[in-house]
Formats: sequence, C-alpha cells, structure tokens
Amino acid sequence: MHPRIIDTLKRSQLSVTDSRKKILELFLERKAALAHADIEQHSGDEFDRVTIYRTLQTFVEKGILHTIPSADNAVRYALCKDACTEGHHHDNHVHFMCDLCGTTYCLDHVTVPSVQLPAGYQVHQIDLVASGTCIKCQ
Amino acid sequence: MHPRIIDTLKRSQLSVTDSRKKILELFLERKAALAHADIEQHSGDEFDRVTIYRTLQTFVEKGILHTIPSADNAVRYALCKDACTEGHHHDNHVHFMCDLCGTTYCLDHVTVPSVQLPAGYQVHQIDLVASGTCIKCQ
DNA sequence: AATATTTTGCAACACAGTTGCATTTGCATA
DNA sequence: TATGCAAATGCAACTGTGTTGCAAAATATT
Repeated sequence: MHPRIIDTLKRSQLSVTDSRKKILELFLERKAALAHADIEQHSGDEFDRVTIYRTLQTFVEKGILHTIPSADNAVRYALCKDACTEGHHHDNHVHFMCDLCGTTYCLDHVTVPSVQLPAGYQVHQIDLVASGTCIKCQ
Repeated sequence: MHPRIIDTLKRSQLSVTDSRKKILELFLERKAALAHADIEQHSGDEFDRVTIYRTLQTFVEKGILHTIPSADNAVRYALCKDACTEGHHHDNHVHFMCDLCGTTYCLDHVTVPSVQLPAGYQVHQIDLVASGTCIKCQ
C-alpha cells in the first residue's frame, strides 16, 4: 500500500476504511483523472456504488480530490497536488482530455492564463480544459 | 417569430418543424445558454422529452449550437455566433457561469488566451469557463 | 473491552439520456 | 394541389447516474 494513504486520510480527519484506502490508492497509482465509472470497474464489486459516490464526495469536500468539468456529462476526479486546505481555491492548473484514449490529465505545472472579462463580471474560479491528442496516442 | 429561424434551419438542410422552430426561437430570444431542463420548462409539454434531446443533438451536429462544459453534470447549450460550418472549430470564446443565479453566458468577444502545453500534447480545442458573480447579481 | 460515532450496504427513488418502432409530418415531384 | 417518400415525432421501455433513509457493520474513543 502506498505510504501516503493513511497519512492523507488522518490529516483530513477521516476514519481509515477499506473503501477509502482502496479508492485513494487507485488515484495515487494512476496519474490520470478517474470518473466514478472507472473506479467502479477497477474496484470490482468490492464496494457498493453508493459508497463510492460518498467517498468521492467526501474527498472533494476535504480537498483531497478536485473535479474536472467536461462537455460529455461525466465528471472526472483528480488528486489535488498537495492536499489543499478545506474551502480551498486550488492553484489553477490546466486539464487535458485525450480525444482518442479518453484519458484526462492534470497538467500541474501549466497555470491558467489570466483573462480580461467585461466590466461587471467578478471571477472566482477559472477552469481551462484543453482537448486533443495525448503523448501516448501520437 | 424571429426572422433568422427559417433561414438558419434551411441553411443547415434541416426540415422546418414546430419543435425546431420553437427551440431555436428560445435560444435567439435569450442571450444565455440553456440546459435541456430549461428548454423543457419553457416549452411546456408541447414536445416530448426525446424530441428535445434529438433536436439539441441535431443542432450541435449542424453547428447551430455548441455545448459548454461544466463541473456540475449539466451540459448547457448556446448558439454559435454565426452558424459555423459543419465539422467546425469554433472561434474559441470564453464562457461565464454565475454562481448565484446559475446563468451561463457566452462572452463572444473574449477570446481564450493561448496556453503553452508540455511537448507531446496536441491541442485541438480549448474550453475556458470562468465562474463567479455576473452583472445582474452584483 | 465497551461504548459512541462514523461509515457502509441495501432498497428505493429521482433524474438524465438513449433506443426501437409505429405514426405523423414535411418536402419534393409529378 | 394531390401523392409518395424520407425524415421527424411520440411513446414505451430501458440504461446509467446520482441521492436519500435507515438498519447493520466497522472504526475510533475511553
């Protein structure tokens, strides 16, 4: 088991349960973002659907995961680089979705450029999702 | 009825039907993006749910509408500025979602700044969605 | 080890979106 | 303007996604 798992859970004041350990491990193993369905597949029928939903929700609330918007009605989740504090604004990094293999990446080191909006719009958050062909699919 | 409706449909080689006219009119009247549910509400029970889904799909295929990604699992649709040609790359404009009233705007005149991605990622499209407080909710 | 708290699994539900097929509508052509 | 064909619609049924309440089980606390 990945050494960071127990730590991460305790730091977020969450009790350490099988499903949380397993789901967190999945995210740590893979570099890419995962949708609920991916997790359901990779964990077999070990956990109830509802448990997975609740675990994801909890992780987002605690700043362990963040969501990535998409136009295909499938919210993806990815690890926050360093478990952000609660009520966080994460550092705004760019996301990349591969049209071919469907993998979604967090490009942690690419920051979202600032945008000049018309007067009257107060921006709290900016999401930038690029799509195209990823490294592996070239 | 808005004068552009029949034109737009014919230019896209679509037959002119009640549902298409009505749905297109909704988009032309309002400046904001609409989700399926919004359309269902505003058209009463005039059309079947399925018809609305199919009409939206068709409009997207023909480049009359485009989709706006979001993190809340509710795809919104908005008019393409000038009915784009099929197999289009639209001009990349910015979208704005108001956290308070939920309205989604197409900021047609704000273009997405270019982003420098790591080598190996080929970008075909970029979506930038800002969220915060809109003009009306200040 | 015993108790309090949290999490899980199950059942049931609400909503979103899709598919197949029979019926209706729109369009082209005579 | 009537006729026939292609396309769009409505209905029923279904899949998938996400939520809620509650009893049972696991975890944390003493």
